[in-house]
Amino acid sequence: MAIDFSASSLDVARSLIGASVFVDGVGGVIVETEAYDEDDPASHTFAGHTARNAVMFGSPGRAYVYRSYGIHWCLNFVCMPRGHGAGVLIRALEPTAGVDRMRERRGLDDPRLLCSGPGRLCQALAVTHAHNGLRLDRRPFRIVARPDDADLAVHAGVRIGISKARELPWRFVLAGSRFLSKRPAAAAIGPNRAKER
DNA sequence: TGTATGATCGCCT
DNA sequence: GGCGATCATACAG
Repeated sequence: MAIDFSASSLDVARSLIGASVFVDGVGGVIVETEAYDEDDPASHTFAGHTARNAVMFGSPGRAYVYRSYGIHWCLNFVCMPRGHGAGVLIRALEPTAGVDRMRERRGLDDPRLLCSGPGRLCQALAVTHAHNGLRLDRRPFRIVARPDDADLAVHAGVRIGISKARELPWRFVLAGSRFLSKRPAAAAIGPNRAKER
């Protein structure tokens, strides 16, 4: 079953865990995502429509790529109905295809460091500003939804690296994956949330 | 194992 | 002019 990018960013972020992304044949299984919504102080779209975030207000199912800290690129998938600015940040992959090219681009060997972070992942897949606004269902992108019978546990937690709306549990990870950018803090959802902080 | 810091650019105030 | 949806390196303990 294909991914419905016109759903909410939360639904898309959750359903992307276990799916695969490839750029020119290089990629792997998504193990970490974060949802960003228009009514979300941490989102680029919160302050309204600007030149940078224009793609996030356009059609769902496209790539939104922005420069982070002047150095790195970060890849998002645009979702939600037309006119509502929202997207999902792809934060980490488990590399499965084109691993040698990732190693060349990243300049290191350890598979756990190739795609474990939004900036690292873009360097490994050679994603840049040139990909901003491109459709996800066409070359060079290829998205493969996770199999219907996939048996995997998705955990939610707080997002990383933001200063606003820190408490929202809008980060989704493949439970127990060794390819996450950071270990989840104490489970943010579930019975034992007392131990946070 | 963890905390601090520099790099570097575009957007927004 | 300040501040990031980051990462690698340099230290301290």
